[in-house]
Amino acid sequence: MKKSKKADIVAVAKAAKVSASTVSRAFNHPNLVTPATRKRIDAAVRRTGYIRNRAAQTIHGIRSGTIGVLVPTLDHTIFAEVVQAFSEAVSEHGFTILLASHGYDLQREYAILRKFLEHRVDGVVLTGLEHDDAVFQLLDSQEIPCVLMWNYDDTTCYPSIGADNELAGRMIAEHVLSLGHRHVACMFPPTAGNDRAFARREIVLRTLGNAGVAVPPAWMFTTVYSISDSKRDMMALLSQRDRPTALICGNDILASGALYGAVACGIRVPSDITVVGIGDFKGSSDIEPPLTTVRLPARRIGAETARALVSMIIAPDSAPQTSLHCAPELIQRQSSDRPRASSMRTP
Amino acid sequence: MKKSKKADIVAVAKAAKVSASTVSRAFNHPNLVTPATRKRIDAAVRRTGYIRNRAAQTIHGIRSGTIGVLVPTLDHTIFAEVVQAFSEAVSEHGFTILLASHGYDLQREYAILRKFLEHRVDGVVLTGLEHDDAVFQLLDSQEIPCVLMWNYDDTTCYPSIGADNELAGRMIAEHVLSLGHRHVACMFPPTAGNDRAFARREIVLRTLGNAGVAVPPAWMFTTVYSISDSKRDMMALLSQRDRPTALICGNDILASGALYGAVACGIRVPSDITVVGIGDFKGSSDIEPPLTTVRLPARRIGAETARALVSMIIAPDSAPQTSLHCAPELIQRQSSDRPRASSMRTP
DNA sequence: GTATTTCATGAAAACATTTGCAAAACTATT
DNA sequence: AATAGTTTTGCAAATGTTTTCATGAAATAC
Repeated sequence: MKKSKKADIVAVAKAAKVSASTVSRAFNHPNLVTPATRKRIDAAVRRTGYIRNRAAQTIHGIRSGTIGVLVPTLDHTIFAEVVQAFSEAVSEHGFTILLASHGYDLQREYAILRKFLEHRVDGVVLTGLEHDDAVFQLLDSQEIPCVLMWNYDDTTCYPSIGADNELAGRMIAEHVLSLGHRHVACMFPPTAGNDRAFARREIVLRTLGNAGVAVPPAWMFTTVYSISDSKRDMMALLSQRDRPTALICGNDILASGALYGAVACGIRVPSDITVVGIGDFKGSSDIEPPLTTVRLPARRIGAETARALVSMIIAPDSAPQTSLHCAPELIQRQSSDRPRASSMRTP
Repeated sequence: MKKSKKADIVAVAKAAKVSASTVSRAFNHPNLVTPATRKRIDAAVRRTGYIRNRAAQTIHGIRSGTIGVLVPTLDHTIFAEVVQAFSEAVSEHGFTILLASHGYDLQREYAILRKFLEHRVDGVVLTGLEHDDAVFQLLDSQEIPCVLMWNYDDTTCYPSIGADNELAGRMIAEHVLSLGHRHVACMFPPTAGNDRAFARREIVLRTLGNAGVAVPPAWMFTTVYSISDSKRDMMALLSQRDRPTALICGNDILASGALYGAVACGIRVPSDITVVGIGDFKGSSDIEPPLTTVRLPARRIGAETARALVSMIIAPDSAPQTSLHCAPELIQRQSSDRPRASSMRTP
């Protein structure tokens, strides 16, 4: 029962009176070793408190069993959810995730990717489609499996698995239009380093524009991802002389804050104003009034990304992995309705 | 510019016309190598696309630069927030985190810890105080730095950094009592494998009991961590013939759902019923009405845990790290008030 | 009872790096 | 110009594992 220095494979071998090779085999090809010796080895392992050293395995070209996951931040519930689903799915195959966040800084993203590669991750997950060229070059040169998670776009050089954000934006804009709204405000997060938000905003404005609905600057908010800020901006919007009949928010967090802002101003949703979001986050279905939104299936995206990446890792020669569209879905709840005649004003 | 096979240190050495040792030194002890050769090596590194192999370093006893972080789940915003803060703080010191979740299954926790150790993490973070004995034994035998994050308790064998949950529970119960409530309902999450929730519930009931307030079984809900479920349970509570004047929820998610349930039933908060939570999650300050709660400082806990663990790793001989209490704080907002005379009934 | 096949095991090389030691190459001093 | 001192570099051993190949033992076939 000596554990003076940490036990290595030869310590185990000595304790079991076999060679190191046999111990190694007992782990990696148990069927190549006699049940009797296997038992002796098992006992020795327990006795010495031996724990295999993956670092030593990895330098033989054996997989490290780690996958690098790079997200902008975990503070947004939706990414936490994706990561959770992903992590659950890959851990079933024995992989552990190396997680890091870059805070929407594409330079940091590159640095983190390098660190991942130093750790010899078996695969990489990036969030979104937009990344520094250097990132893609690095990925190419290392020939490492990679999936772009969260967004879908079939023109990317690496498989992308996620929802089509343009579609999501169009869906929610069309919903608002179909209810008859012509006076529409928008609240979107800052778009620097965030292709998702950018795509959504563009398509929403375009869809509205195509229908002849222009969003005046005073009704166009750029609001950081935070309930407090969106509540504040909503209250500012509602205190304007002219009010829109509908507000389209870039995500459900902003929409939630807007709902609170409406309550705080004594404005009723949806009878006085329609509020919609994008995302269908946890809680969006239960907030009062329940939020009309477009569901981006986070758990499904995480799980599908896991499935795809794992198969790229363990069967690299099989059919090359392709992108997968996890379709967004309009979820119509009680926060949206037709505009009331009385609330129609000219801006 | 050959990259037929991935470049290793000797490929770089060859390209720079030096020995492998010199390349190694250029990385690890740059001052021991002439600026001129350093420059040649730099160029060779770039030319070959070399990326250092941490696995090979690690088997020399050099730190792996990874920290294992084990949480119950990332689906609860509060844990995501703690992990985010932790990850930011340790990455400044060059560490990357290995993240895994056990879903409140203490057996899985042990298995994951083993896997972390196979990867030769430099330190480990566990969530909460309660863990399988085997976990602590393993930690002991491997003599690996470890911090128990999230809860505080000065009697634990490893440093714990977090909030005192008993205190938080007592604070919120005392607040409700101090407002004059005598008819109190409770809604807590299931406590299996979750010492936080258990401690909170116990202390809340005890504090109420000491003040002569008993919670009847019909007002005692065990509700899974979900807005929908708590909304449902709240609506069930409010449809009972006898209604409490206050509801204490085990966390802010449950409290949020309860608030929505109240709105859905047309019951006003706080005039008809007081609702309070524990946690002060994102959004709790902006929900309508803003939620009275006890703040558990997640970001601070994450950052302090990082600080402590990093110092245990890079300076193991300095003063042994001790626990740190990140004190909870009563945040009084508008969801709590004195009971109205008219709403006082005998249960 | 011998020859052949199968099977379990061990020895040694390989993996990518670091490091102690010694040799070589410079500087400075006389 | 020779010596001593210092700095820079390379060689070789070491790290913990896997794997190829070889060896010897047991099992099967004749």
